[in-house]
Amino acid sequence: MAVDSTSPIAASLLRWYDRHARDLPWRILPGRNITPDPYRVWMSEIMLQQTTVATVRERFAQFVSRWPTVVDLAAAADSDVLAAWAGLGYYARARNLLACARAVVERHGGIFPQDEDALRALPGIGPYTAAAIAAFAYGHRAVIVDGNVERVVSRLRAIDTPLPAAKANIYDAMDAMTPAHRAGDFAQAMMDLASAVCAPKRTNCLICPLQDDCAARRAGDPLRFPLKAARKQRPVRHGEVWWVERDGAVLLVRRPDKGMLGGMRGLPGSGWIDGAGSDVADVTHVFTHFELRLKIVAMSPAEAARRGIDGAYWPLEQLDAAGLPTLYTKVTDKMGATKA
DNA sequence: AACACGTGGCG
DNA sequence: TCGCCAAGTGT
Repeated sequence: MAVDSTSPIAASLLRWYDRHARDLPWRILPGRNITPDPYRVWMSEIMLQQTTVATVRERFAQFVSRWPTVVDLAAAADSDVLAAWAGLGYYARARNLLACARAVVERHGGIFPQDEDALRALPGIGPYTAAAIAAFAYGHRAVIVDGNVERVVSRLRAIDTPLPAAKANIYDAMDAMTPAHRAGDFAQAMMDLASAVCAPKRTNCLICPLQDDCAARRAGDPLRFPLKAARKQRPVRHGEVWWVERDGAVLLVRRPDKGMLGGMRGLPGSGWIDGAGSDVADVTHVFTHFELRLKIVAMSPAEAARRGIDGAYWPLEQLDAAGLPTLYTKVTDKMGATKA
């Protein structure tokens, strides 16, 4: 006789999910006996890393429309994929996206592997994404822990250890809750709950399907969880961008593959130096770990050539297609180079 | 383990 | 306004 291994929490949450699941382009709604395309699952998971659903929706549609299969993407030009990624941030994801697509084609015959270890061996796929693909696309049981799960579980169990030290505890708690069947739905249910009911700075415990199971609610202060280690303050760096214009075109360079905005097109400029710089910045941009203040300096084509800047002139009217990171679109906007 | 790595939105 | 925050991974 089969044993029902579904925990009470999983049962409650899956019941809620059957009525409240978000309809997302990379997802198959519960109740249908089919599974989503692994390529679409993978694409969405890479895009969703540290990025909001609202932002991803649009880009996801563009990418899968332009490159419908992993074989198509593997054959794409690097510069096209990086330009299409422009504005999404964390550009290593775009470089790894291409490397992963090519690895899937070359090593796995164009089919994403089902095994978590094999998935993790692919570029850009870590523990979370491997578990997500195994469960969402292939229906396997996997323990899926992302930022949403960390928040919900830390509240459910009132985990008093700050992140990231609490990750092992949270993983074990999630493992204990994850059902043998519908493990993927269970995790996605937790994500939808985290978005609609159990948000970072707002909770609606009165409508929560897990309200009777929640230790944080019993303690009267759900927003106290998850505890987090204090973060360091953000240093300020300064530098110059060089505006080199000729015949209605502006000089663009390709940034080094490693480091900030790696592999992306950009404007030429100085390095970005810590500490004191000119107080007057034309453009300020806040990155995760530092704030950048840039001064825009006009430079003649002759001077740029004398300095040996390795770049190409790009027509100002087509700057949209260059795929510039947001830092540089701030500069081009400032220069009135794009028609609002 | 801790830090590098983007960006836009929200309270 | 501004710090916090979002479906993490690589080193």
